[in-house]
Amino acid sequence: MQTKEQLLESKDIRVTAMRLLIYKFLAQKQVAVTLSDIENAFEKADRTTLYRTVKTFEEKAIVHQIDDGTGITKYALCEKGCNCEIETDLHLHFHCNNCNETVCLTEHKIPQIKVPNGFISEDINLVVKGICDKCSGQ
Amino acid sequence: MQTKEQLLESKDIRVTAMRLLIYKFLAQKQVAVTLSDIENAFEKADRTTLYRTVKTFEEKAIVHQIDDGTGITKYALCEKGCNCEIETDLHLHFHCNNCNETVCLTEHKIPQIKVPNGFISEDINLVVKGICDKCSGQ
DNA sequence: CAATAAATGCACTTCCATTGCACCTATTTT
DNA sequence: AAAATAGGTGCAATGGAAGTGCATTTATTG
Ligand SMILES: [Mn+2]
Ligand SMILES: [Mn+2]
Ligand SMILES: [Zn+2]
Ligand SMILES: [Zn+2]
Repeated sequence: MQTKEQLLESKDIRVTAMRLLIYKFLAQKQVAVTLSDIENAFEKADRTTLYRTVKTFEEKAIVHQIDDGTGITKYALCEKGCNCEIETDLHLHFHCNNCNETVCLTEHKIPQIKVPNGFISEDINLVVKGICDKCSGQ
Repeated sequence: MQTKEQLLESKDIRVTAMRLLIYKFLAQKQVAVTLSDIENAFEKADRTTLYRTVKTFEEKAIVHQIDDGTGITKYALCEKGCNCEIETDLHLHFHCNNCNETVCLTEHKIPQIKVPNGFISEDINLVVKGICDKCSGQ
């Protein structure tokens, strides 16, 4: 088992106090977060630093971006061994219309989607909107 | 066969010169358009008018909004008899990474998507990204 | 024709994303 | 260890898209 520091280093990300904090924040979250969420959690830090940290995480593929249709970009840590880039490894996202939270359904891979002749599929974004398990009370 | 004027009236949309022009513009387009696209097509008209016209069209369900992940909202006319609101009638959208255009694949309905217990699906957005038929040269 | 309602235009605002540049901090080189 | 370099952080400013309040114009109704 590697420490969080080791994980960052293994991904070629220099470890700084800030980065470690942000990483831990993301790791502890069960839902996708916006930049504002991170801002609120780290009021002492500058917006830009948070922005660029998440960008770096994204480039180094330890975080993936989520467009859930709210117009605000959200982020979530990749699962270990996740291959976000590979089309066959894409999971779907669920956005709750009630609590407004978005979660990764990493167990739910996106099914094979047929496209018409001549079209070449490279990437798929599938977002289901509705009521989440916490809000449905079931 | 009804005229475009009659179609608008049947949907409870007052016919104005501007609305008719915008409707015709959308009808003639084979791809989803942004507000900027409409702006460029009607430079004499005010942005707000175009914005509110499209909003009206959307409310009256002759246009549907498309979030293709580019961060810019796009719009396209609904097919006749289309029921965008009904989950079973949702079609998928294709965004070309090459020409940057987005098209409705109205023939390609979104398949049934399983969500975990407790989650209730109300709406689905499915966008496939890749190379379109025009760009793939096939 | 007067009264009313709806559509349009202008100006302004908000919100998120992004960048340039200066400064600080860590790492590497001499 | 000191100097040089690269990378990280903070501040300020920008840009784009979306949305709103209000005045004016245009259409509808009685
Ligand atoms: Mn995810
Ligand atoms: Mn469509
Ligand atoms: Zn919820
Ligand atoms: Zn194309």
